[in-house]
Amino acid sequence: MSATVASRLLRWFDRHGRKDLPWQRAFDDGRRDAYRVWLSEVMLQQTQVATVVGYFERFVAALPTLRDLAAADEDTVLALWSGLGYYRRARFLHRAAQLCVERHGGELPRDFAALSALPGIGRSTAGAILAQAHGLRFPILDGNVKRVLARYHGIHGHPGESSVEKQLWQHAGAHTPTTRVADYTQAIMDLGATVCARSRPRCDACPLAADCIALRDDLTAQLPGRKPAKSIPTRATVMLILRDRHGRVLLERRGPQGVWSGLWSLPEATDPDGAWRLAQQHAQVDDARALAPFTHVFSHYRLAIEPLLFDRATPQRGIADNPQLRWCSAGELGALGLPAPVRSLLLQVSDSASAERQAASITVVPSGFEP
DNA sequence: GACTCGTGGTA
DNA sequence: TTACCAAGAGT
Repeated sequence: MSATVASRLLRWFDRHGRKDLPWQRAFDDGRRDAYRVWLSEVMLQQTQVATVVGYFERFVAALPTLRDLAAADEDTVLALWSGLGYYRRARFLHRAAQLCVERHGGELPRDFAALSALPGIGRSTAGAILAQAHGLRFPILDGNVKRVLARYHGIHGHPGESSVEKQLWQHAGAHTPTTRVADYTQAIMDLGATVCARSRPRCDACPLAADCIALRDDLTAQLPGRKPAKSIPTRATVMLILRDRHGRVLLERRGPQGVWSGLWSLPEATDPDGAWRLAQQHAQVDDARALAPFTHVFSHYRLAIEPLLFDRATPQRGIADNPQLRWCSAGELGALGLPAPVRSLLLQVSDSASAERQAASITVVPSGFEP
């Protein structure tokens, strides 16, 4: 008979677990900052550790406490989140921080019901915060844990299916120990991330190999079950880059519904004719240059983007009255939340523009004057 | 239960 | 190139 899952995982964790992630840093008394744990858990939703680390460091440097976050304006929060995706997480985080100030004395509540009532904190994230920050006995069930438990217990079916998820929650709760809960939680996630990986798991290094059903039955490649495949549609859009003679670009804040909500993006039209009409509403324009089209892939559809550059545009007067529109210099983009492909596109355009200016300046420098 | 919501890595 | 999916949650 093997030792319990928890004791084996904890022993493995002591030797091989990750203990130096930036959100694991503890106070002198061993407690962890619940704000940092919360922030990391939200950033890590559907996002890999390697991606999150840099964003996390930047975020806590700018907004070190929950009260700082609550007091920040939304543009600041979205700018810090820009590139991470799932921007609703950032808006929920911001709103939840404000709720904590209003209702919970500026701190995250320590009971499960109040915690999971906050926007953006579901069952697993609430459990993770209570376990990691306060050592309370609550299970978690993220992608790593689902994979470990589906294999260990030989559970078939896609984890998104409710009957499967129900079984997994049951096992997760049963395995969670009464002591060292924070380490255990980290241990089972680390095992899933580093040993019980999606492809080519390292079963020879796994502390649960002795009685793992998937290993016994040679099912590690089949479990957990795959999501039923579904084809995703392609949508098309024309993005307008209206640039004035100072190099400033017109940005428009997107509405509260739909993708990229609340982010600053480019005006869009469905076709080139519409693009011209829209451009003329915002500026006096003479020529347009079609830039290289590209496709941005979302989880549920593909977006074919045709960028259209209107250079030397003269802004219409009156636009300053609309808070959802602004002409931005390249330097101002850093303080705003922009969708990743838009930031990338504007960077390219800005780079090529400065390259052209440089090339132009080189031609007018008389020979013999170079440094 | 189905759908929405980003982005980057990987096989 | 395509498809899957990673520390999920809300509607």
